[in-house]
Amino acid sequence: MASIELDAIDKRILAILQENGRLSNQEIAERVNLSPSPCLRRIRRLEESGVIRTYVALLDAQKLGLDLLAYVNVRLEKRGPTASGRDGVTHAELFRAAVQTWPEVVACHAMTGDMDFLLRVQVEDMAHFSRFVQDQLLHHPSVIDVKSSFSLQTFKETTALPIPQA
Amino acid sequence: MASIELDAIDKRILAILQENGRLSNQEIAERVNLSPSPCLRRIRRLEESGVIRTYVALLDAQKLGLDLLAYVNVRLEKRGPTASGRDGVTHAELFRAAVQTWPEVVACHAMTGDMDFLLRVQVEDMAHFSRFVQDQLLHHPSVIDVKSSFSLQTFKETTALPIPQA
DNA sequence: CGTGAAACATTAGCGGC
DNA sequence: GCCGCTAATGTTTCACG
Repeated sequence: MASIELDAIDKRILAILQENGRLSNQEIAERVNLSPSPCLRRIRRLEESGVIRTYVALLDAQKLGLDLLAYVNVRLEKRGPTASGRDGVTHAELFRAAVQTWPEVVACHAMTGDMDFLLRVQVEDMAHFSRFVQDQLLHHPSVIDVKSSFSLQTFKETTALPIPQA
Repeated sequence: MASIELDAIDKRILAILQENGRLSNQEIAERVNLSPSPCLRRIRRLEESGVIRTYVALLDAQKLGLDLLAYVNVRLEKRGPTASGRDGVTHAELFRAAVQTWPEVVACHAMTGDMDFLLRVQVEDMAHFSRFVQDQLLHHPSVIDVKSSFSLQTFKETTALPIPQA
């Protein structure tokens, strides 16, 4: 995971692209005072090295009717049989596999502290959330306990990472 | 915030674009069995109605040297002078304004529960995090208390929202 | 909704600093 | 090494059927 060498121009390109991923190469070249070809070569290099992971469209959750954002702390069983039939499969592995199949879970981290996982869950309303917790989360054999908090208002929400100066 | 009317094709277009925001209109048209022009008209309509908020490049935090992801719960002063000189400015408003200026804070929500705000903080390492908490967060006059948890591992992380079927 | 043509963007090869 | 020019190719976009 050795950090790729990035000069000042690379960083400006990254800063531009994480604000607007649809700018044409020409436009970007102009903004960083380069002609189109070296600019494109730099962008391709950033893509191939994986510094740029992907390009996406960001949708408006409210306009899609997704009015409820919850953060859910989950505690898991640590020992005992996993009911998977197979040995050597941990509860954590089972749970992580389940998470991948739940589209309403948009993020899942293993965390420090007394809860094991933190989930970010995006749903239409409290009825949907309640159903998700009952039918999916608590229904999962590895889950011991869940604690939910709800977003009242979002004041900042960006995919733009702070690019280190050094 | 009346949800725009979306038919099945619109939803397929959205699903495609939130996975890959750089596909050419031609490619998208092909995948939804439309010719390029009506497909482009639909995309423009989705952009203008705000369902598509923006297009961005997603960067790799680790390749940028951002190896520490923290979730920070913050509790604020609720009453008393804000030291802003102006009356009628709440502690919450002051804090929210400060958050906008901190690039390491990539998300900030007002939350239910006994903490007021949840921050997602992306930094290089624990030394940087420590400095951020001491010099920015705890230094802020409205902040009473902070509790931090750290991501040990990320199992899911997507900007793709679950598009409701109805 | 689809066709076609003009405008525009991307990209590979090559020469120069 | 990295930059910039040129020219061929591909894509977007819009007026019109």
